[in-house]
Amino acid sequence: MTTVRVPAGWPATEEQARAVQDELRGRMVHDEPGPPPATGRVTGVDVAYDDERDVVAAAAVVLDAASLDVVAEATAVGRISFPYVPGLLAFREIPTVLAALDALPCPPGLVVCDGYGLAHPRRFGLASHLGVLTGLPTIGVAKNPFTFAHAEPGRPRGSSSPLLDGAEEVGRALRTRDGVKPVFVSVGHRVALDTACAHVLRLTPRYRLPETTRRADALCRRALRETVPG
DNA sequence: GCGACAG
DNA sequence: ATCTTGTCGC
Repeated sequence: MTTVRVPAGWPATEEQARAVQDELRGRMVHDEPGPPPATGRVTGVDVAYDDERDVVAAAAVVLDAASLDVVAEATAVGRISFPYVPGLLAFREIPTVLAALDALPCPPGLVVCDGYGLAHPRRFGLASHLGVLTGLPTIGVAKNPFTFAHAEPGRPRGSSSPLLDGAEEVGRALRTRDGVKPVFVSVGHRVALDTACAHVLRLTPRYRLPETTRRADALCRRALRETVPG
């Protein structure tokens, strides 16, 4: 497991962080369909915190997209790089997530993030940010609504309703289990929304949350537990 | 001004 | 995110 410090020049204030988002937003690519579902590899990334000890642990878990078998995993720990501020989540998670991705022995393929991409107050959530910094195709899958309102999707798995900013669809509330609270899907970088939703459905054969998210969540929590002070 | 607010 | 026990249901 690798250890990371907060990068030099990392934003220290909310104002600086918003300026970074405004600058990087223009580098998002939204005219690619993205990797087809059930082919290649799909990687889940997630982070766990211990604010008391100022420690953050990140995990990246690579799955075979067809079988959903784990083919590789990596973790990293670091210092907390930013407070939690809604809309600025990326600044809290990204340094350690990048270290975990760098520690993987193979290319990650599509990266599935916890949170939002395009469906963000400044159109540049965690998934978009991670995509722009790595050049990888990314999507965001959030467990809770954030900026945009949505209608209740139909009851069956696969039903969805748009997250609308005026007439523009910036994401989708997607039902992954019959009658269970939907997840909130948005594109990050180099993936189309239809492709993103198709991946999420492939990644949820049994539970509400994608296998990528579940695996990464379990691994980063374990990494945090096993991180000894000092 | 007040409340709500990804993780 | 994290703090936390039992409990209802498949």
